[in-house]
Amino acid sequence: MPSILDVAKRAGVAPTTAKRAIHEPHLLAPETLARVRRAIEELGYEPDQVAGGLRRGRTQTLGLMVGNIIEPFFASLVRTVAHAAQSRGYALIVTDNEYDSALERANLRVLYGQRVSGLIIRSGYGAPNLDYLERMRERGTYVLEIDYFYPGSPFSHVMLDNEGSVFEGVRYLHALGHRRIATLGSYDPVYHPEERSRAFPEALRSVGLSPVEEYQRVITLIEPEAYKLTLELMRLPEPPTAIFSLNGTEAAGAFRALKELGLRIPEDVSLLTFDNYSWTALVTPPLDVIEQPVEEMGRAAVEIVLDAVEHQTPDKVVRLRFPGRLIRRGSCAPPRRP
Amino acid sequence: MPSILDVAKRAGVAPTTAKRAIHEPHLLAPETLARVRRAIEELGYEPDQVAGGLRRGRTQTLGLMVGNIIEPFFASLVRTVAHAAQSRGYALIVTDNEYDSALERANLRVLYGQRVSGLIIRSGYGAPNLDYLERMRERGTYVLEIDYFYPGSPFSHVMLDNEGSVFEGVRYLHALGHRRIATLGSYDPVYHPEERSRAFPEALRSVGLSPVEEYQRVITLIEPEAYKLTLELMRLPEPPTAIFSLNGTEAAGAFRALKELGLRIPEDVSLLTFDNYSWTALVTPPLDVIEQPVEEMGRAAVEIVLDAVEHQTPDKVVRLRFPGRLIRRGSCAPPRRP
DNA sequence: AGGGGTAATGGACACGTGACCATTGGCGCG
DNA sequence: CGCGCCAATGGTCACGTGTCCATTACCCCT
Repeated sequence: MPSILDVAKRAGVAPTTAKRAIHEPHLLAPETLARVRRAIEELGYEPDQVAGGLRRGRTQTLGLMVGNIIEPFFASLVRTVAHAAQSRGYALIVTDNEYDSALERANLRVLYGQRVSGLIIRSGYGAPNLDYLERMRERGTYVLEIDYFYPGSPFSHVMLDNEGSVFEGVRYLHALGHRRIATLGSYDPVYHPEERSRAFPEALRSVGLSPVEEYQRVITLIEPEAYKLTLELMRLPEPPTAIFSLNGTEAAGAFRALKELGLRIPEDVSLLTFDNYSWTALVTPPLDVIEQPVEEMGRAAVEIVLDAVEHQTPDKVVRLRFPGRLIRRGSCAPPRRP
Repeated sequence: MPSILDVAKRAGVAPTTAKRAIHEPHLLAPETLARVRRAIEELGYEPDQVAGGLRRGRTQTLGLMVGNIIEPFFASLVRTVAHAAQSRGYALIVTDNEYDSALERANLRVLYGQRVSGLIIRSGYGAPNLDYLERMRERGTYVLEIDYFYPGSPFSHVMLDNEGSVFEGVRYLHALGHRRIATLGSYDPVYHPEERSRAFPEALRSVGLSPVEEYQRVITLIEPEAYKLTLELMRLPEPPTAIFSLNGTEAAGAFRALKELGLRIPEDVSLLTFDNYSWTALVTPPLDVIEQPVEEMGRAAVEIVLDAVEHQTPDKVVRLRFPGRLIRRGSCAPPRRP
């Protein structure tokens, strides 16, 4: 475990000189620089980021907390963020909160203890952890929310244009002739007014439809709940002619339920969903989706965070919106005439 | 950013006493302990793991390098390992190598610089990085390979019973009456004799079949390659009657190709694959799969690594095999009589 | 020739913690 | 009553780095 002192000794220079070969090579005589570099090479020296982080007051580390790593949206986000961080010399600490703000708090403590320089977070549901995020910010961690942000949050965020995307989806279904459109939404009605669920009734009104209570129930963001809700929806006296799933995880449950009921898509019911998950193109019929530009969002998030960290502008707030993209594949069609 | 010194001052005790409230509370008088704990609470003190890591000589961090985070097998692994690490107070640094050993090396340097206490790695293909792993081990990082290990590797590993699973799959197809069984394998023929691809011809022989060269071609582990190979296989003068995909990513490509060719599963061709990915149950027909116990494997890996780290037994080598589980859903059937 | 500036190098110290050793006071026991 | 032990608390230093200040030698310019 060679340190910079070993490098200095081997190169026959003072420790300070050896350090300069790394951070300010232009200050060294070419010959000295070469000698130090050779010593680094021979010893396989790699700077200790732990010691450096301590002295510097901030680490070469980023935290990423997502809702659930297994969901392709987040898996893709983890991947993109990890790559972007790596390319700028940062390591990425990954956690998930399973959409639970209590678990989230426990994980935040770990990230706080690790003194991450930046935090990209998709908060869970329940009592908000804004206070804790605020404390991390005071301590020097730059915080950015992604995919969701607390109402009144002071932090930067990177979001999909949720409202626009919901409106586009509803307009699409309406234009096909659908008048009974149900949604699978998800939010905590107390703390988390999730944008897509909120936009849905407005979107209906914008095309002249009246929101129906039982067509817009909200559930926990897991597959089994969506499965169950879809069964219930289709067993209503007046079942919907189209289902608009507000995320890909719930779409899987909806699809399973529709298959099980023996309903044909899109003849008996149309299905539209957020998230262009790979399975949506493999099933029969392939699903119409609203794709999120996950990778662009992830790269943008890292850029905002690391720029603020490295340019020492902790108070800079950047808020971005990315458009969704509707991809038609054949799971939506005009409703049957009764 | 309160430190333990602030806590000590507030509690009116010496720093050493304050520290003991955290690590050796039994040494303190109950009243003193309570006073310190109150100070910790009031200040929201959280130990600085960076400073602690430096002093201690090892950090509260684990590294996890996987092939590609987007693949559900790895996403699930990341999730499980992150949870297991978190429950023992460790943070998890995640990277992927995109199956490329050069990229892997760059990422290993970052992990080395971060002084992770342990490393769980799924190596990529190309020139092995055994030398670098060896150096990390010498430096104090406990290394465990998962899902794959270098031949002759001195490290611990956690693996599927690949050979047994391939044999079971082949026996299953053979028992249904298949004699022309093709595989989608993946390995680097020079460096990476991947177990499943190697076991396949042996498994054929064990049921009395002769391996056919063009039925066992190996490709890069990505969906488009599997798609292309499947098209080629099914256009052979004597196409296979069953395809055995050695992982879930390739199965997606195979499925897409078969659909596109208009072939019916299982009437025209049977399809069996490793990995119980969620989409395999949603497509028509749902696929027969060999499920890997990913979560058990992940938890076992963390346990082995952290036990060795915390019990200071860096030379202890543990090697585990987990059985696969064949799940029949309807994508395999007896071949048609020609 | 002498002063000042600069290129090149060296030395000292603090970041916050954990490990180790030192000190104090009180009580039991012979 | 005095010795010794132990419970309880305090003090010191090193981990490896980054930052700031100090030192040396040489050259340029007037």
